[in-house]
Amino acid sequence: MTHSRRMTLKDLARELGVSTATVSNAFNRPDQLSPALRERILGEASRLGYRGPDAKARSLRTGRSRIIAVILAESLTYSLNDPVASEFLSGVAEVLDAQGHTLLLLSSRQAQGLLPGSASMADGFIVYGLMPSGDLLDTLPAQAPLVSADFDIAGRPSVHVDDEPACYGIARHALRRPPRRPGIINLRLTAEPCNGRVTPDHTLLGPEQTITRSRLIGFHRALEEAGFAPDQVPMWNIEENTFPVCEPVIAGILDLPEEERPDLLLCMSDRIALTALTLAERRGLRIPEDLRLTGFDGIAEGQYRSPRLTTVRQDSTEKGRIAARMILGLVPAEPSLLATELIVGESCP
Amino acid sequence: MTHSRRMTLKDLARELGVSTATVSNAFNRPDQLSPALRERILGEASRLGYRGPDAKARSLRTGRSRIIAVILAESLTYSLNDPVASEFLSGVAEVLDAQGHTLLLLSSRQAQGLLPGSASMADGFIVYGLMPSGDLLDTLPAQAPLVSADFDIAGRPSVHVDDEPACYGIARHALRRPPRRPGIINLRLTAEPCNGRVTPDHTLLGPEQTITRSRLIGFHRALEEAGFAPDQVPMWNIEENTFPVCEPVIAGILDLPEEERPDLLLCMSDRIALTALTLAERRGLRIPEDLRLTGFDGIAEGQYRSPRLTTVRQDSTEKGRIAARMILGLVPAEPSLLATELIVGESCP
DNA sequence: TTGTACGCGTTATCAG
DNA sequence: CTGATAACGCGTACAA
Repeated sequence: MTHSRRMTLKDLARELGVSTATVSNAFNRPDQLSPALRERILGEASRLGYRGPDAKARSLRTGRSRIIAVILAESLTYSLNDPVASEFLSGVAEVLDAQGHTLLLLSSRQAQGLLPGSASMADGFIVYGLMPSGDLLDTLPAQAPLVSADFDIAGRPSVHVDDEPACYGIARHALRRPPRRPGIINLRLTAEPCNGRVTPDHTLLGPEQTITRSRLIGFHRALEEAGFAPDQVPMWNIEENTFPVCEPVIAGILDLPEEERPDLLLCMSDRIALTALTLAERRGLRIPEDLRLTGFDGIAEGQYRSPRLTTVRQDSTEKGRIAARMILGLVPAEPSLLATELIVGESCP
Repeated sequence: MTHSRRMTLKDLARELGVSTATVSNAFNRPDQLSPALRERILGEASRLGYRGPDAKARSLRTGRSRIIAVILAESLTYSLNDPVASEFLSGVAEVLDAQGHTLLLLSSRQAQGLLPGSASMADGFIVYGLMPSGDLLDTLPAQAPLVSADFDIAGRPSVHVDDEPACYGIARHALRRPPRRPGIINLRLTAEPCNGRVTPDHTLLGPEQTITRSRLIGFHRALEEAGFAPDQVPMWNIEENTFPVCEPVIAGILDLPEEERPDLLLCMSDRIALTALTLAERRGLRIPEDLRLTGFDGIAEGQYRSPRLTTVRQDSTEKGRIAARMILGLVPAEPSLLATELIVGESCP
């Protein structure tokens, strides 16, 4: 018989002697038919092995797929292994899941340079982090809902964290005990790729391009207040927030002659600060006596080790939740700003 | 005009004065029409803002969506924040991406207890970790390709790591210097939830149910060879591989009176071992003099701190790649076993 | 090499 | 409350 082919709604209707519309209603609009009939249809359906309306056909017909795509600025490999991005994703997933939606993962750095066609099946898009090429967003269905996180797209809602005040706050905390030589380690702040010392030749990205610029502005404001001329404070830059990339830059800093080596390092991320912590320990530097360190993010790894990291905790999960709620229309799609919290650990008491 | 509605293939065909088949061929089968005509069609298409065949309609017609779903045994929140699961996912994503496929994330612990309908749009399924309820898999399209990782489904291909020999190997290494009191910390090994000491009353899961049982068998084999009766070696169990859940159990172990406290702890995961490391340091215990520790997984966090963890490195990323290649039919879908590597750090030299 | 016609499985509309 | 029918947008035999 028709044993090979999957059973369809139409087959079931014929089998039951009712119309396809009625079967469809039994699954989608209980109020459109008598409970008795509905019971019978659902019962027979599961007996005959009909699993319910086909998702592909349904999505063609209704125009919606109940799939939400997250487009990550970085590669999937990097993002999935980055605690902050992962937390964001888990916030998104939590809300989508509760609403019966699923999560499609995309990266702006796809193999072919453009998104796979299947991407356009999504009902909405959450864009996390600055896209390397703006063109990519043009390939998306024009009228699909879109929310960005940690950067802005003209005319679109976004979710942010109060980067500038947060960094002002943590720098102020650190500067209460005046350092002899403060230093700053940035993350992807220069227009030109740069792994190492930032010189006046480098052009810095603007605050609308990257959150790390906002963070730097906060640091500088606090430094200025504390009597340090910002342009006298040495800065280093790191291109990628991973140990292998951070290590040489930080090693270079720690291996400076003692009279040049910073005794306070304000870092743009916990990953950077933790790498500095590890490398400092290996060199026998005492934390915080010889070197004080601050981070940003508040990732678990920084809190579950000793010394604990002094850092700014951002609720990345909540950022994801909000983005997801906006996409689903659960909350109004308007710019949102999350507060952060200063965490004082032993790395900079 | 028809400015509100998205342009369709049919619209474009009419506009160009060719048939829909020709336009379709221009996108899908370049060999079916003259290069000149194809150029013209593609050119006009992008000029008129036609983005190519609609993914939903195409998937209905062809039956394939170019979406692969990964079903995670744990919640998405947990999995996304777990380095080992994240690495697995990034391996999957890497291969899918290169093949023009996308990744749909599902969890066996969805809100409603069953998978959302959109899940069935996937062309294939990768199941990671033992499903809490086997029924869930019955709801999947019966003939869709399916590969499991880290556990087995009858009649389906799977990807594994050589858990038993790996654990035999690391235990042997640790036991070369005989401990006075060895101990084992398991991960979700008991049928009944148990956070703490494992007693004879507990029933252990079988090796076909969980990889941690295979690991335990490896530990026991080495212990026996070293002259320790396995049932005399104390075991603890932990229900979830996170700091908050591990902490009380491990604190309980470390706070035992000195003559009962283990001086060697074989841990089922790096997360557990790292938690033990942190808690031991906080108590002033010297590693490895007072306490030696081994882990499993080889996560970055364990290698980028000091003391480095002695552990078994499993290539979780490669596990993901292989699963993805099997699903896509790039390699034969047959059971696969990956080798591991012993890493000797300072936590158990 | 190009065009015609049908069907993929569903849902919305509207008439009974 | 129920049923017939027309889309949804596309791929592909098959005919020209």
